Amino acid sequence: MKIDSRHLEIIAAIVDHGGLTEGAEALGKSQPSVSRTVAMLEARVGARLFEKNRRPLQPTDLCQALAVEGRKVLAANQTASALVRRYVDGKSGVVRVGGTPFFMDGVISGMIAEFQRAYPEIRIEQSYAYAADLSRQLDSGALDVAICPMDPAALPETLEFSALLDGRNVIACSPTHPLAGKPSLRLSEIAPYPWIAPPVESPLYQDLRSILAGIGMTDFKVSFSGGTLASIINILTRSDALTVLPYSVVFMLRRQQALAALPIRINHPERSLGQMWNPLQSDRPSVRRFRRFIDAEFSNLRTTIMKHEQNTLWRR
Amino acid sequence: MKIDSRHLEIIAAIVDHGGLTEGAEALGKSQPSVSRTVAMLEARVGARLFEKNRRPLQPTDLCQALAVEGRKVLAANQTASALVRRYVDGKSGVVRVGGTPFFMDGVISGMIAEFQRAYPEIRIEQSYAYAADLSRQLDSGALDVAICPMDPAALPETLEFSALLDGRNVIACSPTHPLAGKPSLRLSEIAPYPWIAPPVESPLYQDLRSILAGIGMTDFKVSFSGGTLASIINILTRSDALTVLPYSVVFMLRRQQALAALPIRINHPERSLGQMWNPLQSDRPSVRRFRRFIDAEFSNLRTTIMKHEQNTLWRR
DNA sequence: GAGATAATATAACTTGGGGTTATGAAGATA
DNA sequence: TATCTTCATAACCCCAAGTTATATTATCTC
Repeated sequence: MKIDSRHLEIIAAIVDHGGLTEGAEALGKSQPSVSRTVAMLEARVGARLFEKNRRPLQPTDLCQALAVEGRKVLAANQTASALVRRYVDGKSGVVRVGGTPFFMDGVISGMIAEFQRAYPEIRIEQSYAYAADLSRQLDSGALDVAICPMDPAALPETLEFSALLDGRNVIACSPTHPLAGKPSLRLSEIAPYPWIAPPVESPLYQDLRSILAGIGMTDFKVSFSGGTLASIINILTRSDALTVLPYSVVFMLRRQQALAALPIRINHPERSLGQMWNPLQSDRPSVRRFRRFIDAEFSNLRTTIMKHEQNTLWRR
Repeated sequence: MKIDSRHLEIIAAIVDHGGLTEGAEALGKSQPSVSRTVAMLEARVGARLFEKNRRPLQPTDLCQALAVEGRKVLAANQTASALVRRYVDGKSGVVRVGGTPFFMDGVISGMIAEFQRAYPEIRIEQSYAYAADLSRQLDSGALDVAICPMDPAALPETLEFSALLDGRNVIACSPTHPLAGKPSLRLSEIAPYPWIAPPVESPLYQDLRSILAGIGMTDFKVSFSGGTLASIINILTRSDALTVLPYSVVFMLRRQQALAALPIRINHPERSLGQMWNPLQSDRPSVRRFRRFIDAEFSNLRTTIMKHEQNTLWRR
């Protein structure tokens, strides 16, 4: 004897609200509807559910027992509804975000921390890759958002990109470096120092090469390579090495006094840091919320950077 | 966002059985049916429930969460189904049984004990009354079965009656009574002894009167009245009083050696002990089972009585 | 990579449960 | 007894969900 779960809900509603009319109202249905449903159920199980001809409707023992189960169904249903509601509101779910290592570690991870404080039920699955891989993963649907430097002209047709910051890179060194703090520098002055090289797949690597080509150095000394941002900072602060990093990364770390940027303008291709996504993939509410959050965070970051640069200009 | 409980069941079935086809089979539905139901659900909530284009169907996080609720619904449903099954099998429910006090206490209560050992989930609501009241209560639906002495000719039209034993009464006394054990007695011999009178509404009271009228006693000494069987037995065993009881009651108490029956045949109207019920009332499975059980018990009792009487005859 | 295989999705159709409103019937109450 | 409230019935409609048949497609295998 299979019982329809909805019938259990109806029974529970009637019993708990003390009447057919009230139960129907609680369920958002009309009174005749639940009346007939009860009648059909009684016919099917071949047993009364409510005492006959009693006007404050009086549930049978069997009915009481079924109402207990009906309450469980109602409860499960309510939590399910809440789950769905939170999901479509973008307050739960998963976001798979990938990005270039230094940028993720230096800038985005902090924003993710803020995001998760606001939306603790959204799980973030982070991964590292460079632009080409990120594009592929977006195409295949393995990733929801990529955050990386990108030349808008080189953007794959299938993807969309929204710029967040200009992709300016700087030469970074320890705050205690002999060159740090000098108001201006010639490129030739940096020649003696060893370099920490970014991974060869990184666009930073190309930037490093072009810088050194600009001062006539085709052969340069690499003292360390292959580390993540945390390693590089440790190496930098304990040596006179130099490296190339996105300006935003150096900016975010200014509070820790861990890095300094040399006042040398580096040429770099037309490139912006931004987020990239696949418009063909259904964007889940959680992903949409994440993207908007990142937009907002970068909007704040841009104004912070602007104010900071005005201050440093005034101080000069 | 209200979710249909059946949809939760379907989700749980698919997730737990590792596929749409298997899930459909487990639910006893066709594969296309649940396929489309899932599609409609996905459209309604605006979210994937299963990863797209993956062939071992892979549930989304949201789907997993909903499946948890779905399992609760399925569980509630199963217990509800079991409840109904037990009910229609007559293995749970209520039986409201009424009867004349001495007969209920002396005979029926033991059978009820047996019944409840066999069907512990059936609740028995017992009450005491005499034939007229019992009939009324059966008519009004306040009672499922009545067990009492009844002249089939006097049966109300609306009720049915099935005889279980003949309604023979006997004069009962203590086993230590001066008259006990005598092979034969004259009515006049019982004249000196005091009487324990049954309630005036009881048919036994009329029987007592007719007995005493038969020996010319219109005025008789009543030493005790108004007690239940337990009281009467206590009084009888501690005195030389006599009383009138159904033979079956005395018979059932033979093991305890609490009562003896005097070998005097009492005239009584055409009357049988039996059960009475209202055929217009829907007979619940539990009631049906109870009636059949009582029938069977009395069938056994009749043969036991028969054998017993043969033995006592032989011993004479 | 082409074909085989198995699972899922779609199509087309039917049905019945359950939604509605209007109204009747019956306890409860005064 | 009259009235009120509540439940039951009637008549209608519609769509979710059932069915079978068939197309698609992901994965496996060679």
